[in-house]
Amino acid sequence: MSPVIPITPASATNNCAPVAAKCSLCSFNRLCLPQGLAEDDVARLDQIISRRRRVSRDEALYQTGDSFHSLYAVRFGHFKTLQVNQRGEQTIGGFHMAGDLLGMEAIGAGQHSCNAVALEDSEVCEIPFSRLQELVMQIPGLLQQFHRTMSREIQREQSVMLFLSHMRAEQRLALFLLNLAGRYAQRGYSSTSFQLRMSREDIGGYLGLTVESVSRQLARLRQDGSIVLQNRDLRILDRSKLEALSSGGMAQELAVA
Amino acid sequence: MSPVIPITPASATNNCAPVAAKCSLCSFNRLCLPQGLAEDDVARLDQIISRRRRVSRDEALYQTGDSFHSLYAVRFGHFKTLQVNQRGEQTIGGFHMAGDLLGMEAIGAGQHSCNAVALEDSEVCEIPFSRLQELVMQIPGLLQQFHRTMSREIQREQSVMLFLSHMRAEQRLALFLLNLAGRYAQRGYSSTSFQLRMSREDIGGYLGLTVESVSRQLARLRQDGSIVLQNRDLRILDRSKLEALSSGGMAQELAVA
DNA sequence: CGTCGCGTTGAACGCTCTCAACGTTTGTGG
DNA sequence: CCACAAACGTTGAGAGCGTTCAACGCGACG
Repeated sequence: MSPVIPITPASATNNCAPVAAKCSLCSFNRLCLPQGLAEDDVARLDQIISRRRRVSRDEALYQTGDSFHSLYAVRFGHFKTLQVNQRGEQTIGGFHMAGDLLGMEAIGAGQHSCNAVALEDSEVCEIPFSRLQELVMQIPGLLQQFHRTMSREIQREQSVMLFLSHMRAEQRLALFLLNLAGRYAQRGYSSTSFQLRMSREDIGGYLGLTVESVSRQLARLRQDGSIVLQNRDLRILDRSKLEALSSGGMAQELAVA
Repeated sequence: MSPVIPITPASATNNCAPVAAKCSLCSFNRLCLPQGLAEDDVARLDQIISRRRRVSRDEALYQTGDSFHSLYAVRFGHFKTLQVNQRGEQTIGGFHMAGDLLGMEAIGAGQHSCNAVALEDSEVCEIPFSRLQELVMQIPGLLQQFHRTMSREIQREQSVMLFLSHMRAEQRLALFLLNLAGRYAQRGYSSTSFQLRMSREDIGGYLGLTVESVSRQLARLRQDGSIVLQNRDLRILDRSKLEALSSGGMAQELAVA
């Protein structure tokens, strides 16, 4: 299955151009803040979005220590969020795609506690937080949606903690691929065939593994016929096998028992 | 240093008694939702808190799958939040003490995605979420404080992901103890001498280690004179040594270089 | 053609887990 | 008050998994 709506080139917009993004026209609005809002409320949300901002590959949308003033909704493209420790190792907090909201971790401290870096040329909608906060006080549905979004981010991170704690490398990889597949499905893309936008090193940083381990585990998945993978082009051949692996083979054992 | 205010026995209140908790009288209000609010706004917050609720040791405040209707502010005592996987292993998402807010992970899905269990006899203030949502639309400071609280939870979980990804067992333990110490300091308790309210197994579940590893690492910290530990009574003897360990000994190496 | 970034593969090491035994503390019922 | 059991915590020995270190292949790019 191909994208429901082809991605607009937006070639006419400069970097950081003060062009208002139109939520109402955005194909991902049902995954984003406007979800469930009435038409005119969406229009009011449109108005506070100061601008779109282009972020080219490997460029940082924001960095640790930057003072916080805006949230960012991914319009197209992909991002990673990461923290760097003393040794220079990157812990990837997550990978983010169209409709995802970035920057929520910074509200509490008033400054960002991680870096958000584009994995490819991407574009975001900049949402000034002070204006958003005014608006949510006037639009109950928006308030609700914003809270749901933050809550889901908390839950997402909890699920990351889950595999970082107790899962084998093989499970982590299987779960990672299934997670990506599900998110592409939500967005109307193919859930069986897509490109990995991040490097093996990024995957390792996310899963708590080294590049070598990632590479080896992917090789195993390839060998047992679960996936086809050439460079970054992935095709999932046997979803159920991945699901079995992701639950640590317990599904099989339980089925036998 | 001892508690700023002795904990009230609350012996007159039954379990789940519909007694209004008074935020204005609570010694932890500056760590909780009322932070920064005007006096009369605190009073309005007081009014929506339907009741205090007693939770005895090992009892669940809520469980995975329970439908979401309230947040809970810890009044006194300690809680752990945990997820259980197929193998029955517990991944502890965090330990929570007075002033901490529980249940935020459930807003998005409308049902809880983890269990909250009391580590000792504890008490929480129940905050019906629908009423809170009404109130934050009337009190900007409360809205702001609520958002800060959710944001800090996101940030806290990111820092957990950090040590689950790349840290050695020794670093995790050191960081864990320092974190606890800091939180007790915030609450006016001693930061050098306190009780571990959770079992070694719980610590392991939080740090992504087995009980045996936790026990061994604690033994090492004892041997090198960083801490004194008898059963669950902890005394931190050498904070700077713990700090050096928590940064993976990099602090020393960098100092030498 | 040479370099650089990225990914893969191999071999050996080491940290943590697993399995097992034992000691200690706590709680319970006689 | 003691006996006993159960839960909790500690310690030891060995194995396994992922890491570390190293080499190599491949494609992009100048």
